Amino acid sequence: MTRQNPGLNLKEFLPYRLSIVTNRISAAFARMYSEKFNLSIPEWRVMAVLGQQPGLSADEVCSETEMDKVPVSRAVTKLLDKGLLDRDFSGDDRRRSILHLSEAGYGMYAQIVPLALSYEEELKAVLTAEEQSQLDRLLDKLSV
Amino acid sequence: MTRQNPGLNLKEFLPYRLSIVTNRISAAFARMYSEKFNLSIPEWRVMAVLGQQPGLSADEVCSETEMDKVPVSRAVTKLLDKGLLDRDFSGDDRRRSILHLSEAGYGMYAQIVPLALSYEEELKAVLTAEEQSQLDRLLDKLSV
DNA sequence: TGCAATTAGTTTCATATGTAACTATACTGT
DNA sequence: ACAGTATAGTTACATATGAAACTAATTGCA
Repeated sequence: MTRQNPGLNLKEFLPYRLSIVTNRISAAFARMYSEKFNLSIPEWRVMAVLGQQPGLSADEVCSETEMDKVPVSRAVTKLLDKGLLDRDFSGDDRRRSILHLSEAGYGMYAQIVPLALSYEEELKAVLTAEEQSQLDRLLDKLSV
Repeated sequence: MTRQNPGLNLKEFLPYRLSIVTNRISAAFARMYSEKFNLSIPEWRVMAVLGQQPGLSADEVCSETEMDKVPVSRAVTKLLDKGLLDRDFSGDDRRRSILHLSEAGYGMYAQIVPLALSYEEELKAVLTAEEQSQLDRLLDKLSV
């Protein structure tokens, strides 16, 4: 059958290109912390945000990370089991959790952070300084 | 406890920013074709690549799309069931499939492509022409 | 030739994920 | 005060996913 191609070139299609690049980058980084520290992606995300903003509730973790509340709840449960997290509940509102990395959790976090930063450096190393700031700007504009 | 923050600011961490932006964009586009055409993400990806490169084998679809062979196999099965795909097997190597969109599949593809392109235009509309070419260049460089 | 190794694709199984239902707590308006 | 609604978080269920095992066909080479 002869068909005129309606003209979607996947390799040039922005959502597709973004997802290929992003998936490669995320998967490579996830391999690092899952192999060395046995953390799932949601677990690492929860730790990452709590390392920076201690005392968030599960709900705040959701909005900070754009994760669904179910994976957050499950990641919190696992991290509590592993002793990487401490949980209190707010006196004001006893539904509301108050989450902190435990001593052990913070120790792990402090080991992962340099790996994360050096991985990021490695990525950025293919770009010039100007390209790096272009990338920042573009991601900001696309984040609306 | 007093802790010195080892300094991973998630909101500035490149893999994190990329994944937030990409996930939003992919999810919004996936909503379009899943609601209107009842396609899963892997199904759409298989159709998209076959619309452009008819006659690929399942294995070639894997490498083109960077998908695992299991989701590809399942997507192909579903698309065959739905009558959106035709499958032959190579005479040279009878393990090898030869995949084409069917008439119905091509019709659906031809409806989705304009949606995809207009969605892409909408995304790009927040960028100047120069920023658009910067983005192309940056994605290329990050794709190594 | 013929048998081991490779490859394309499918299936199985164990795990991950999201939607919807649920529990417990807190807020609102009368 | 209290009935109705909203919110934080968990659980149940149905579906999605990938690693590994499997089947069938092909290739390599002794």
